[in-house]
Amino acid sequence: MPKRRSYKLLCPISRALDRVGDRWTLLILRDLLAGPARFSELQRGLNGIAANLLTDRLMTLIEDGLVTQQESAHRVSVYSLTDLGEAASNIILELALFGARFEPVGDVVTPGNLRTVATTIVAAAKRIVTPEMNFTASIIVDGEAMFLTVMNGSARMEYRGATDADLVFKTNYTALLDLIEGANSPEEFEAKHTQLESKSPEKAAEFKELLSGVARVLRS
Amino acid sequence: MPKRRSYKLLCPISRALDRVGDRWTLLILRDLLAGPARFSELQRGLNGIAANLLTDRLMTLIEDGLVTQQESAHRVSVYSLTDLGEAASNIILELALFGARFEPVGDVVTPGNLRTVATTIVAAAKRIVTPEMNFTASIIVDGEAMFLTVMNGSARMEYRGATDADLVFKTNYTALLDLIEGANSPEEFEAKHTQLESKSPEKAAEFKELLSGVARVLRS
DNA sequence: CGGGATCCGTTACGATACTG
DNA sequence: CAGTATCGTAACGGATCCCG
Repeated sequence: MPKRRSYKLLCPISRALDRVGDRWTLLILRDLLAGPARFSELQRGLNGIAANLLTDRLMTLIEDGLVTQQESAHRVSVYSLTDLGEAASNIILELALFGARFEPVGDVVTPGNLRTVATTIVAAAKRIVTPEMNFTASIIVDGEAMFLTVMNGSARMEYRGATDADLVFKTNYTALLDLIEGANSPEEFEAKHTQLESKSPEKAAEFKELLSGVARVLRS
Repeated sequence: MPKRRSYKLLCPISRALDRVGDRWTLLILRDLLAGPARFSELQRGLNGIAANLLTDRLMTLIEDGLVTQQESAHRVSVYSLTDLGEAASNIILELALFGARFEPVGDVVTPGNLRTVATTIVAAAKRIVTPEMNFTASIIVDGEAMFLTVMNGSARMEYRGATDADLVFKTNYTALLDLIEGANSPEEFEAKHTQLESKSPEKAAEFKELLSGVARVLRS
């Protein structure tokens, strides 16, 4: 049972940080934004977090009502965001936009799974989707599948496969990160590392537009 | 010289947290959003922060280019946000909106100055200002003065007095916090704790509209 | 007195090892 | 696989001192 440290200030910003201000907490929420996850999956994505800290943070998040734990078959726990936890997504989004202003340093490691980049993409996408855009995309990166839904001016990403998407987009992880981080222009990215299949040219065009918009947002 | 702890993850969200994720850092930025401040002023507002931690955080923020330190007369240092530091305001705003979802706990202390409530008000105000609103307000709370500028669909708050405002609004701290925290309805607040002087009834009406809008946003 | 620096006890973090 | 237990290290937090 983790002991609580609080700023004890009568101020909503302090209250928010009392819930999500601890080290790793916002990164855990970030990864859960891409859909429910198991303990080991979170640990892999958060490259380097100690198991006891992850336990600590998850318990606190559950206590505060941001996360729920479901025991599924074979005694495996699955953690997912509550509505309250989802409400933290705007914080994550602003952190992504702010962090994009800084150069990546050399001494970094690529995350252990796609959750972080999924959340970053959808965060940026939310800024530029128009009500006219309407498609679903199956994004497959080195075998990992994500499912993107764009409709009614909103964008949502889930960490799962799908067979009924409007289009299938295949690429590899480093190329996708380069796009996010700005090492590749959207055109270079598209030309070199992309495999896009769609029955509808219009939806393919919408998807490309979204992707270059994402890159633009993350560089502004 | 503080040693740096980094998540070392190739992800903009992690990079953001490497800059502003340490304890107290976002609260320092929050207070600086209300205008330049001296060391002791920050320490008073951040009720309870140790001097060495404040030094630590300020030095790191300066290193990262979010804050500048100006030596003014009599060797007093004044800290202010750079443009990059200002860019963190959206993060603060979202934290305020998220934190407003939680009940204030009993064991809290009121901040040592008005900076935190100033930032919270303007954060909420940004969400609801319309391009038609246009006024400046001198807000005086228990002797402390803030200056609010609303124009072109934006809202800005400075922590200073002014003589040329369109209207002068006087109240007391606890009543203002009650409004923010939801203990008072806007109507109760206005009836009981307010003193509003303005030569222009239209601008006074705009101000009241803004204030009740702020309360609404913080409760949504 | 304001702006720190130094010291030191306490708490949290982080790595590894271990258990059901 | 999903955590617990242990333990060294680093950060926090309170106090005191220092210097202009």
